[in-house]
Amino acid sequence: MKKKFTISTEDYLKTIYELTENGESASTNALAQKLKISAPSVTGMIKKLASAKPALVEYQKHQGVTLTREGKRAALEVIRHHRLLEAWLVQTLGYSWDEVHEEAERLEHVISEDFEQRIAAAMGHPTRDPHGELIPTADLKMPPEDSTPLSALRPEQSGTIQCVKAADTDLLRYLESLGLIPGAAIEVKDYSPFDHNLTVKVGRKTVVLGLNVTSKIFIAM
Amino acid sequence: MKKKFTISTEDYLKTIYELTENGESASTNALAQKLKISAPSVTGMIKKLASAKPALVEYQKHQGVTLTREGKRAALEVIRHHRLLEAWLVQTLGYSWDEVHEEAERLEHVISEDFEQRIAAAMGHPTRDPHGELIPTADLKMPPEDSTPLSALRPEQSGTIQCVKAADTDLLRYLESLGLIPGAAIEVKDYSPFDHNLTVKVGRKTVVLGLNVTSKIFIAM
DNA sequence: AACAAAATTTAGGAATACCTAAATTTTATG
DNA sequence: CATAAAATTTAGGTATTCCTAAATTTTGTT
Ligand SMILES: [Mn+2]
Ligand SMILES: [Mn+2]
Ligand SMILES: [Mn+2]
Ligand SMILES: [Mn+2]
Repeated sequence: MKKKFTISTEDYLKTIYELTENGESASTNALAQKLKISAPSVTGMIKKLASAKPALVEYQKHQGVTLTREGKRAALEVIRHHRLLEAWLVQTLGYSWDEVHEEAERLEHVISEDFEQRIAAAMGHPTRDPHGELIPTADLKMPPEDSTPLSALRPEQSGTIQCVKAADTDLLRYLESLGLIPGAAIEVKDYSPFDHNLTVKVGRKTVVLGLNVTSKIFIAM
Repeated sequence: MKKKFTISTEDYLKTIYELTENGESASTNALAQKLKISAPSVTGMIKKLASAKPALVEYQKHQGVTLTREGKRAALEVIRHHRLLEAWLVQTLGYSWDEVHEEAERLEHVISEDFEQRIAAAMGHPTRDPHGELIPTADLKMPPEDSTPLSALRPEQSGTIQCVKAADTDLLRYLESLGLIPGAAIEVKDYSPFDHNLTVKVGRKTVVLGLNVTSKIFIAM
């Protein structure tokens, strides 16, 4: 029953899931950029994924790809591994939230289902990773997420940071230094319509954040 | 400074180390058998390892291989990873000694030096893995081992089990059921010269062990 | 020493997953 | 709507690492 995929295949499926999850289309170029692989290589690979038996993606030339049932299953399996590993690295080995991504990126492909179960149980079956992102359940369903990007908030709106969708070490360290971490209460004070800057109060501090930052922070209200 | 090797390369170097460590020669066939790869594939690979810059093995046709300084370093790095991981899996995730090998076999190739240091520190820098095998030090020296194979002992000799050199799940479970684990005190009661069977007292039990078993158990006296 | 068996290497090939350069298709714009 | 720009695919390769079949070399035995 359990299919074994290559590391490449798993990274493609995971990336396709993450692109389409956010509403973006999983185009050749988008995949090439996220995976740091040339566009022609991506075309070749998605053809292979599309003609696998069973097919892992649906593909029509020049139209990008979507995951099939099988492809989505495989993607969620890898994402579950990744996020459980991140949580585990933070909780048991003292990694900080900006250090875990790279390590999990490699480990996610080699741990057994037994390992997955053991770390999940050891942590009491957490539902979110250190960045606040939802961990797919053991039966590979992604729980519903109800948060709003900070970039969509306007003055006088407030809430709590639910998750930060970023892997970049420097950005994560910067956000942490400002107290912009999951659980933090924030309130929008001002909005500049032309540059999309938001003035945000977090704790005692007030900071001005550009769209590059506000689009990656998700708020529960 | 740090070189990155492929998983295949690391498994070859580790296997060559383990064969030569025990005095056996790392012949094409021995490698093929241990790695479960065909003999022609092994010939091809050792040629590549020999012509790498810097060379990882010394190779003369029909004579097998030995590790160069560089090759030995790389082998010890992988072995350190493997044995630290085995210890970590047992101590923090409740794996038993017969379950850890497979998992460590895959993880050993993907963990960072940071991960290695963190688990070593978390365990208080252990010197032996769950099978009693020595863990190479952080500066990649293999500590000296002073144990004797049980197969070399004769009646009235006794000692303590230092390590069990085996990866086979069934054998390890069998040995554990007999109390033949590191730290156990044993005494040789009888020897059958023709079949090399040893009658050994361990705890309250007395068991007869063949060469297949006694050659894998190492005793400190 | 000659021959058979065993070990090893050579030859030829396959699968995976990348790449660059060039051609094609889609899309955006004046 | 024609054409330039952008996106995508096709064509042709490379690097790894594995395979089987056949040839060669070494080893062991009369
Ligand atoms: Mn990955
Ligand atoms: Mn994360
Ligand atoms: Mn391995
Ligand atoms: Mn071990």
